[in-house]
Amino acid sequence: MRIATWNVNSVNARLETVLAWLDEARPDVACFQEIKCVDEKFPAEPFESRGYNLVVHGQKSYNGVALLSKYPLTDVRRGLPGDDTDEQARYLEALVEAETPVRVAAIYLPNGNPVGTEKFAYKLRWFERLQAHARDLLKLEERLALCGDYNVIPEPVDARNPEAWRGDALFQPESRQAFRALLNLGLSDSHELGHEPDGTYTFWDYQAGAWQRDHGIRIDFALLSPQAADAFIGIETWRAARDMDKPSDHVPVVVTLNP
DNA sequence: ATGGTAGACCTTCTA
Repeated sequence: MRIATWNVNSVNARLETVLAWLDEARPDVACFQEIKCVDEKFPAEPFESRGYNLVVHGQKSYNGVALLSKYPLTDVRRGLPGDDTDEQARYLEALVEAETPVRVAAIYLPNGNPVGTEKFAYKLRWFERLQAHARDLLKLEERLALCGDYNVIPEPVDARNPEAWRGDALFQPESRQAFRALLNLGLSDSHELGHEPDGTYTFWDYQAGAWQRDHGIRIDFALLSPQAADAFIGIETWRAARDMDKPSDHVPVVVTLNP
């Protein structure tokens, strides 16, 4: 059972790149973030013809998340509980009906820049809602994978140049504490379970030659419940995807659980 | 040096 997470930065602009990677990696489940389109404009056909079931939670121009699965998807939840006025499409959850079912969420946490504005306050409120919902999900005591772009650099080791991120919302103490509090509910970062080396990054900015200089950060994670962590086999961070034609600024992360 | 790029979409916002 292989579960991928990838911020694709527009599924329509990136369609050929996304399909090329999907045909190579062939995950059973994929979580996409930043599809940047409404549900009706999601290019469903090429994914369905590859055998994927599809649920989409889209939005015009910005954000948007999707779940693909070779297994049936049930118990779908669109949007994060806790604020009925929140119109940003950043959370999608479903139960993957595999041999052993696993609940999977596609998460696109707010960026939060610039610090000191409503955007940063929204990020922290969103984090609190995610923590409350994760607490509820963990009570189910089932396999759970909370996958996505968390827009947080957890530790200095997760950035090539931590100094450059000192004033950024992704590296604020409040952001890092909120992420740590989420883990402390009892979730495991699959990066740690897999003992990936330092310098394993998942994002390089398009600007200023960040990729060429390897000025990356690790901000895309698959967080696992105890039941999922017990089934953990491995993690692959697809660094090579950053060198594809028309790359996303993020690369896919794939977690393997035993069947 | 406050630069640089990418996407949606229409002039500027988001990242």
